[in-house]
Amino acid sequence: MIDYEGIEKKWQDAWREARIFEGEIGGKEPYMVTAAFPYANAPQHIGHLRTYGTADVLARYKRMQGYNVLYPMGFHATGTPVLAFAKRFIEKDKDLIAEMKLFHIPDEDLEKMTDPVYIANYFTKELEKGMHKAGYSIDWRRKFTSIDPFFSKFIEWQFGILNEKGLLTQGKHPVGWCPNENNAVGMHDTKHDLEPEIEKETVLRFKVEGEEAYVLCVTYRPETIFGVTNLFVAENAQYILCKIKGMDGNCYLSKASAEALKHQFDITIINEVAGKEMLQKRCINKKGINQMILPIFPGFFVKEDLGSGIVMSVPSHAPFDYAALQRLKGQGYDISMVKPAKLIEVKAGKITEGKDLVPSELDMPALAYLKLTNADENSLEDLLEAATKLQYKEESHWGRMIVKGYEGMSEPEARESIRKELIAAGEAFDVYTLVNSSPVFCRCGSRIVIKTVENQWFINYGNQAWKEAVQNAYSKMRILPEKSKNAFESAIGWIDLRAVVRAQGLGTKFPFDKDYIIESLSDSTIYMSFYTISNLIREVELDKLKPEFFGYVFLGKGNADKVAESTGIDPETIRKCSESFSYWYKNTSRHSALELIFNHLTMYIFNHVAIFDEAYWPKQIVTNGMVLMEGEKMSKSLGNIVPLLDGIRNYGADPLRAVVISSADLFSDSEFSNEALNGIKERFEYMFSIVQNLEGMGSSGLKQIDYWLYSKLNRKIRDSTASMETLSLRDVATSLIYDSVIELRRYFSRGGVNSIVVKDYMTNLVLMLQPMAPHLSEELWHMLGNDSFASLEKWPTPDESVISDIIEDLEALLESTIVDAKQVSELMKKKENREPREFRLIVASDWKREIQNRLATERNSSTLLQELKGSESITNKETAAKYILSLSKKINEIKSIQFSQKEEYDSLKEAEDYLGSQLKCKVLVEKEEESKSNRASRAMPGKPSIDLIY
RNA sequence: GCAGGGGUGGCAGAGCUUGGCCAAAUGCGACGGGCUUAGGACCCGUUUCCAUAGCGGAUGCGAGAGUUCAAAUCUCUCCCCCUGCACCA
Repeated sequence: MIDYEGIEKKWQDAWREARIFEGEIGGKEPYMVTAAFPYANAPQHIGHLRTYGTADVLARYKRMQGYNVLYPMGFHATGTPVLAFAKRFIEKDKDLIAEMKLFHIPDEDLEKMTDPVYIANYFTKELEKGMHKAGYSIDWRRKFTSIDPFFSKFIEWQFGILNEKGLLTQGKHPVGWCPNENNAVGMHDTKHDLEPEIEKETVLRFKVEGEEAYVLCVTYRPETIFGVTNLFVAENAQYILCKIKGMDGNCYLSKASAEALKHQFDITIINEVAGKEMLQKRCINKKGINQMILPIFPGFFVKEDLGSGIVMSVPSHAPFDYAALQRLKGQGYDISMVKPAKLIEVKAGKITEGKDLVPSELDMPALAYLKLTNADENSLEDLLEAATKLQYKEESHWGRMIVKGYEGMSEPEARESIRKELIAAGEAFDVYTLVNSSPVFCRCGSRIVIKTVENQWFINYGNQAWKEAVQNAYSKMRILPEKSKNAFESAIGWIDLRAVVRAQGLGTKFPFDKDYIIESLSDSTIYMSFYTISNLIREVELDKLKPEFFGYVFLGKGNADKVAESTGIDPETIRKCSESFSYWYKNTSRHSALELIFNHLTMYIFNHVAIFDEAYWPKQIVTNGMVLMEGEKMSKSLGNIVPLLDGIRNYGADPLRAVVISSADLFSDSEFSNEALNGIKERFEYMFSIVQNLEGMGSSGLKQIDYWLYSKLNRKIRDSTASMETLSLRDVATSLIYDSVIELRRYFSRGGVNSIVVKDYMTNLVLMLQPMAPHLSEELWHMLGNDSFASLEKWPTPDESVISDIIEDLEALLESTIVDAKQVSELMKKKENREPREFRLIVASDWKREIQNRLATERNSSTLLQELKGSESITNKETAAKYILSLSKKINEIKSIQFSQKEEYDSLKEAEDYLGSQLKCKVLVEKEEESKSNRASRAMPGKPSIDLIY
């Protein structure tokens, strides 16, 4: 049995003592692996093994490839989560405390968790402990957190440069806002951790007849302005007439909606108007096709606090509007002046197509969609909603405008161009709305609104020159897995203004407005470079870390002595820092999760391009999926989080690493399951026992099966090396863990006994297992009689000359022959209930191989038949012709045969005993031309004829 | 809605870039058999349907259409699922 706990401790101690993972500048090619900052508000669970484990595999692999590898680690504490976390502790949040209990955090520590800095420090230590126990080859001397003061100095320097280069801008920005606390709110600040979802909608205005005032309507579909027949208000709601700053004329909207919109617009109330009073007014729609005068009706579905509290009615394209009008008609309203207009035609709609719709209904599409959803004007709102969605979907997907001037335009196209026209004409403007399915509340209890923040600072990732430089840099980078390349490309094109400061949270103060703090993704875009000097400047006084110091170290600006003079840092340290950065940072691999492509990783590229010289731009980015727990997402609510330390204790670090890293390719989510884990453990045990029992094994001359094992081994080395290069760790694991055991078992069952061969096999296997299962590898390496660290050994190189398709094919032939023979025997037993006393295996003649190989390359039987006449090597021409004809049926599927009759015969002959033991019967191998069996002629190359002798 | 990625056998998951060797690797499960006092482990076989002294045939890789002598693999259309969408780490 493998004592995982024992070998983990043994080797972790040994590694640490020998300091073999501490990156020092050396003669060898450097290679730096960095993985995303873990966030310091919880200890690790086994999901973390994915990113950090993959990074460690690469680090260990590169080390064995002869690189001088540096794998540093730091921690993230910037932003609001830690603050929110502390807040929840102050409130004694039960869920949170339960979650922390899951991680076995002692009560006395929990009590201190009301202090954000304590929290960050505490989990930083926990995270380091977990990573150490997982066996990561990290150089811990370089660790820092994103709230360490010396790191802030570095970030200030970075933003200074961004500003110098004109990449920071200011402008308006919509945010979720708590009107009570006067604060921007994010997910962490809301009840139930809801993210406020903000969407842009369009406000259209309609002139009121006889007044210098407008009615405002909020809509997603400004293109339907041509078909507006009337407006709807909530009869019992309160409306207001008001002045909106920057707009000519006064506006009508509901009082409730003004309450929310006042955070986006400067609204001055002039007077209040009852809903009933609104009904007296009429509006003008200059764009109307069938009617320009719009009456105002009560609408049953109008919500006073949504949008502007007034809805424009387009009965032809909105089931709600149609239904409301029909209901009014039923109540005796005179709606005779309503003249709907059809604006969009759906010809190829998946759902409407082929349905028997009455032509008149097609002029009123909304009615058609109501019918399709089995609804009518009196249906419940849910049904009307379904009809609306269906119509919206079909029209935006397949709809074409039939309005003059826009004919043939797709609906989304028309929407955008009409919106722009109306805004340019001053008849419309944008508004932001919260689109969460239910209202979002702040933790303080008040309802969240949207506020437009003035003078918000942004990083302008939309800057064209910058974008182009990034695209250029990107084209030279290596992205793994290749599948995520497209995502990067579109992310680079898409990323635009990004708000960069926040009012709250831990982190670095924004240098150009000290009231704000740099937002937490923006302060983590170039921190990896800081690892190259963090261990060297730990003792330097903070106020000495001036911009010119960083400028010299990272950009080579000025000279060391002058910088020493102006900063007071000793010149030796400055030189060392500069040297360290330019040594380590040339060859880097960045590891993070897939979902960070659209923010962190893209910002990482942009900022490197903006700040550093080209030589230090990113070289490689590796992304990976998440870890699922028995098919489900690990989440607090499901309670299926396995803390990393628990996982290591229960399963062993190596099996855990292997299962998480190897159960999926980089792109997919991997799965933690007990089954898979046990499967891996069993294989490890098997390997362990082989090494343990190596002494007792015999030796003999090399037989086919020995050559076979060598062939398999070297093929494995070749393929695994290739897979390692692309970090196809699933393939590596399958080959090393699962296939190896199958091969070894086969070797022994075939009578392999050569301890030298097995030792060679295990030696190479153990080295290749090092990146994935470092402790076990190290242990087995020593059991095999080595004194060095496997971690520092050379990765094996394949000996191509012993990779033999022929030998592997011949071995496969043995297996398939056994299977076939058994099958025949079974069949006969069933049928005639008798057991054979001998199996005769007849190997096909060489002339059959000749023919088969010719057909495989030429794919033409007639020329061959022609040549047959003159052939001297083939004596029985009739048989040969028949053979050709039988093959020609599937002329395109014929495979060529690599081995001769002699090779096939020798292979089977050598294995006669093995075949006999497998078939539990006497086996005799003979050649076709020497056989007296009447089944001899059925033999085909690579498919011996089987004759059962009774 | 936009962007990116997927949909393969009971399940998980290869293969699809470079069409034929793919009824489709491998792992798990299920069933039958062996081994065993028994269980576990291990070994053998079956696991779409039909046929059968093995080497054969049919159907088949989200749906539909197309290209081709030949498609899980290429093209088009559609449906469905997952992830991200910004101040949130």
